[in-house]
Amino acid sequence: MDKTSEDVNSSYMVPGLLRGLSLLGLFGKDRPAMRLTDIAKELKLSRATVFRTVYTLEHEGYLVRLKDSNYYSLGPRVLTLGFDYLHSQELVEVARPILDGLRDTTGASTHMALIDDFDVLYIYRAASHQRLSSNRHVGSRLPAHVSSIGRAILAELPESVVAEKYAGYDLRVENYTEPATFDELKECLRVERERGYIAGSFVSGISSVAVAIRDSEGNVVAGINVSDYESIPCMKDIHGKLKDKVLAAASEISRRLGHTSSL
Amino acid sequence: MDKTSEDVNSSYMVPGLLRGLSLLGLFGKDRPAMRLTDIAKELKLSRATVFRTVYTLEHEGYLVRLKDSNYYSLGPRVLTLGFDYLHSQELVEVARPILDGLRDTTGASTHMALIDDFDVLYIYRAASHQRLSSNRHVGSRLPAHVSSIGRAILAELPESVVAEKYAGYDLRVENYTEPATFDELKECLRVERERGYIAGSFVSGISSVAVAIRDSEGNVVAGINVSDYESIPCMKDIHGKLKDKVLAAASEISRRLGHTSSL
DNA sequence: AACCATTGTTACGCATATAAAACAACAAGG
DNA sequence: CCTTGTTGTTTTATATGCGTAACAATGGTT
Repeated sequence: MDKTSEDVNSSYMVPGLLRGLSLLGLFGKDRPAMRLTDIAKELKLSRATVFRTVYTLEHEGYLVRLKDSNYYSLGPRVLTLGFDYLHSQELVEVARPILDGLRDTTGASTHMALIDDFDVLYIYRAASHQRLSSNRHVGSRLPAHVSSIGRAILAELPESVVAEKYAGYDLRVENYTEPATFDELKECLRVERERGYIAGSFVSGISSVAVAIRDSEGNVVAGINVSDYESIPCMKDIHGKLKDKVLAAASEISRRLGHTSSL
Repeated sequence: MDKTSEDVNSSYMVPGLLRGLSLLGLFGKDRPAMRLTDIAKELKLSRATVFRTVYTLEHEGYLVRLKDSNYYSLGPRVLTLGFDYLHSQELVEVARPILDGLRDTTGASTHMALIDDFDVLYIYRAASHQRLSSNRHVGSRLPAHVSSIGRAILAELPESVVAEKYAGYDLRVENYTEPATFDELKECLRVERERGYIAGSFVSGISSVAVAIRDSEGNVVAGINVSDYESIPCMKDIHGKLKDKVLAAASEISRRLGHTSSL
C-alpha cells in the first residue's frame, strides 16, 4: 500500500517519460481500465497532464480507448515489447529446448526465472501435458525469497550482498510463513547452499526442485526448477533422480551460455 | 526500410515520452543491444537527450546496462507490462481452456491473435505436445493479410473498411506470394467470407483453419486457428471435421465473452 | 607516447512543455 | 429549469526540458 515514496530528483530524469511509464504501470489485473480523472487522482497529476500523456500513449498503441467510453486500458503494443525482450535474451533461447526436454522426461512442469528487484520474474515455462497448467505464467512475479528459483539464486549470491539487499526489508508475505525474518532466510540459504540445490514445498501440495544458472563468466543470471503436484510419480524422490536431472539441465544451460558472441 | 515519416505534430504529444517509447521500440531480435551513440544516430537525436532518456528508462527497469560496457538492452520490466496486458484481456482468459481443449482433441497447435495496425498479433498459443513448437509465439507479429487468422478477421469486416485500410498499402511480403494486389486480397476475402472460415496453406508445409471471434456486441475482436504440419493426421480433412471443431470452439468463445461485466 | 577519434557526461541559455485556470459538455438532482 | 458537480478539452504565461557546445575518459593507430 505504502511504498516508500521515492522522488528521484536527478535532473537527468525526463519527467514526461517518467509519468508515462508510471501511468502504464497502473494497469494490472486488478485494475484493467481507468478514466483520465482516475489516473490523475492516482498519480496526483493535473488532468491536463494526464490528458496529454494518455493522448501520447494512445497514439503509440500502448493504451487503447474502450469503445464508446472514456476508459482506457493497455494496448497491444506492450506485448510486442515483452516479446522483443524475451527474444533478445539468449538465456531463453538456450534454455527452451532443455527445459522442454526436462518437462518431457519428468512429466512435470519446468520453469525459468530471474531476479528483478525483490521478485522472481518468470521468463519461460514448459507446462506439463497432463495437468491443467499452473498459474506461473511468463511475465508473472513472486517474492524471490519464498520461491524455489528465487532461493536458488539468492543462495548462490555472496551472503553480504543478500544481507545488504534485504536490510530492513519486510519478508512477511501473504500465504507464506516460512522465512519471516532475515535470520530465518539466512539459515534457509545456508542449508540450501551446502546442499547445492533447493528442494521442498513452497506452496502447499506443490513440490519444487530448483537450481541456479550461471553465464560464461560465472555470474548467477537466472534459475530453473521442476515444480508440480507432490502427488505425481516423479515428484516422489525430489532428492534423488529428479534432483540430478535438474542439476544436469542447469549445468547444460550454463555450459551453452555465452558461446554465441552477441552484438 | 522507409516507413512514411509520420510527424504527428499535435501539440498534445509529450515529446519526452514519445522519444522514450520509440527508443524502446528500437530493441528487437535483430538489435538486442545498443550504445547511446547508436541510439542517437538512429533516432536523430542529440546524445544529451538520449542520455537523459536512457537514464530514465534504466532507472525504471525498462532498460538494463550490460555489465562492464555501455551497451543497453531491454530490461525485465517490459515483460511485466505485457503480462498485465494479457491478464487484463478477458479474451485470453476465456479462450485459454477452449484452445487448450481444441489442441488436445486435434493434437495440433492452436492460436489466438488480434489485429493491430496491419499485423496480426498472437496473444495465445496452445502448442502441440508432439512436435517441436512453431515460432508463432505470444507477442509475435505477422502481416495480417497473409495469415490465416488475419484473413479470418478481415473477411468479417465490412469490405469498405478493408478497402480504405489497405488503400495504397503495399501487400507484397517476403516469402509470401498469394495476394500481391488489393484486388487479389479482395477476391480471397470474398471466397472465404462466403465459406465462413479460412482454410489452406499459408506457409508451405503448414495447414491452417481459422475463424473470427466476436464479442457480445457482435464486433470482431480476434481470431483463432488450428495450424500445424499438413502431414499429420488431423490436418488431412481441414474442410471436414477439423473445420467444424474450430467453428465450434470459436462460437463457444464468442458466446462466453462479455458476460463478466468489467470495470 | 602523443595523437586523434569517439565515446559518455555535464553546463547553460533559449525554445517549449507544463500546471493552473478557463471552457465546454454532459449528468444528476432539487 | 436552473444549479452544481462531474467530466474531457483548450488556452496561456512561465517554469523547465532540450539541443548546443564544452568537458572528460576511453581506446585505437602510428
